[in-house]
Amino acid sequence: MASTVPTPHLFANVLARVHAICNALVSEGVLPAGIDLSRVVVEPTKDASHGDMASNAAMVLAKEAKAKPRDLADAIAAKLREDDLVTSVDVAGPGFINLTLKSSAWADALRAVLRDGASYGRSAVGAGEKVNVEYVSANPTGPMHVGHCRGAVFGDALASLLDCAGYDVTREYYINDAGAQVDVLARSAHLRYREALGEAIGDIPEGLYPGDYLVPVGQALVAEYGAALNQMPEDKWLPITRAKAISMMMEMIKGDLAALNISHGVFFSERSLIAGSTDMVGATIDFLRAKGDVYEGRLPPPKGKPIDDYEDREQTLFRATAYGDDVDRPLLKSDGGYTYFASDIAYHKTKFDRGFLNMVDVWGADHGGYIKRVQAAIKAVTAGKAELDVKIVQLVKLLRNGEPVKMSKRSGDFVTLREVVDEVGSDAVRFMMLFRKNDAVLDFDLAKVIEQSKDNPVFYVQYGHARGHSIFRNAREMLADLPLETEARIAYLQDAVMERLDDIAELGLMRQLALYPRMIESAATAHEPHRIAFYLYDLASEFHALWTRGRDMPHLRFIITNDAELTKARLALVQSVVSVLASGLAVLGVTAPDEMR
RNA sequence: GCACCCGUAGCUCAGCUGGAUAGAGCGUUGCCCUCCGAAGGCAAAGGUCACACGUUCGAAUCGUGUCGGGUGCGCCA
Repeated sequence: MASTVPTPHLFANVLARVHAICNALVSEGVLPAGIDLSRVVVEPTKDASHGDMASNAAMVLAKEAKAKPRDLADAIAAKLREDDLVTSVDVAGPGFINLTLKSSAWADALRAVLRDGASYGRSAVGAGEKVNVEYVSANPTGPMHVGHCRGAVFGDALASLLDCAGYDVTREYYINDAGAQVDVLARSAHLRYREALGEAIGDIPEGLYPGDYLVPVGQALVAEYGAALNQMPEDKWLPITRAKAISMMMEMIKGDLAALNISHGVFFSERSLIAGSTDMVGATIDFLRAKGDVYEGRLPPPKGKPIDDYEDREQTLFRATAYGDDVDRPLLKSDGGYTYFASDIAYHKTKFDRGFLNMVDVWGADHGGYIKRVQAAIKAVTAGKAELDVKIVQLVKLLRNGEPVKMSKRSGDFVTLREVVDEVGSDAVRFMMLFRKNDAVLDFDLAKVIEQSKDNPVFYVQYGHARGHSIFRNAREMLADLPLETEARIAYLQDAVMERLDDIAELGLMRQLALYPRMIESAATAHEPHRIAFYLYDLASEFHALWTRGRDMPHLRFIITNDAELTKARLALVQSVVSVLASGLAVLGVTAPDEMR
């Protein structure tokens, strides 16, 4: 990916100037030395009558400076007025410093969008820090269903977003290939194996996976082993069948993910934790025991739902309560095997050992109760050096024209991810999954997301991009040498006289474009990719509105046949919109088409 | 019983880590659009931000409590 050194964007630039002024005030003795500037922000104003940007500097510094906010604001404003970027500075309300920028500042900002092209918006806030984003991690026991796809899309977009913000991102998938259910998978596959050998297997017994996606596994086992597996006792054929089934299921899952343009860099096998030369789970428990975080003890029975076969016994516990969890958690099952949690501690320890101090896990809503214990474990196992943010994605309600979609008969009980992607396309799935906060339940209407109308956000944003290209195509009737290829067109438009753009709607659009790098940074640090989706919707909305104004007011059209200079400036603006839409859609993993069909 | 998430316009939801008069889409109502650049435009109505205290210059946002909805609660993963 192209990553030229990002130039400080407009908001960061102004913030830096406010910081510099504060430091100057420190040396003048107006502000105390060592004052904390971290809460000072420069943000866009909500109301245009307040100017272009506002800073809260005076209000957040007043207390520590033992000054009145308004007085401090006046002092900062006086220095800001000398700045070559601003045309006017006002102090308003409780101590807001409102500034209006010179038109040249906006023109420069627009030139920056064009100059940086695809890398506009890329940021250095991540400073190359390694971050591990673990997502999907569906059990390798069948195809992916719709329930998986929100977490998959969310995790993938978050990873792209973090990459865009300058982090060194690893996309990881944890394969749960060590539990009892992969043994069930193995037995189910073995049944299909016998079927492939010609045996009549009848109905699939209760407790085994009935899905016909295991038929090819049975056939593959026959192709590879002939009838040999039938001569073996279960403890011999099971590991063979299991390994084959898991690897074929993982190939299927990777195919499902590929349909959504998702690919992971690392697939980490749970089994590998115990199957290697060293038992890493045991080693991790020993490690915690040596720290005094493991003990033998009893737990009170859980309140709420009664457990029939509850057995009050002494067990091996992790002292999770010492790290913020509500109760201590068992590490060994009654059969002596490791609990899933024990493996998970070891797994997250490997992330730490691989150099990740920054981890993100994406889980489904039903795992919310698991967060505290894993965070507790990470604190214990990394001595508090690593941080884990767990993002919970809520349920998706699948609808068609407002009616709930019935479960599919095929592939078990669920609508598969593949069915949905095949019906509405990857773009619609991805955008709509991200057009909502991750922790809010989402309605996904199969009929509405492919509608070609203003009411469909996917279409609306993509059409914004396509409309830009439509304008370029039309403009060639007037500017025959306008290049069709993006890079060349950007170069062609680079010397446009941006100062000609002075309509209020044009300035509004420039403002919106200037906001993009700031959006990337804040969305990345908050781990909230949905903000990008909403930002793009707003940007497209303003762009469409400007286009529409040209219908009634011809002088506002992008193409003004008797004024090549103005046309070129407006095309530069259109190009900037197109660039940012393309860049933002790329972060979300949604295509940016040149025309709608 | 405990923990976590959620509660914002009639509906579906944003609200940029505490900022100024809380926004958008749908729906409703009223105009415009029927020739310019395809998949409409403009405007209006609509809110005790669940409720109550608290923190401070300032709260939808932070804290405590209450109410309402969801999720989860040794040995499944």
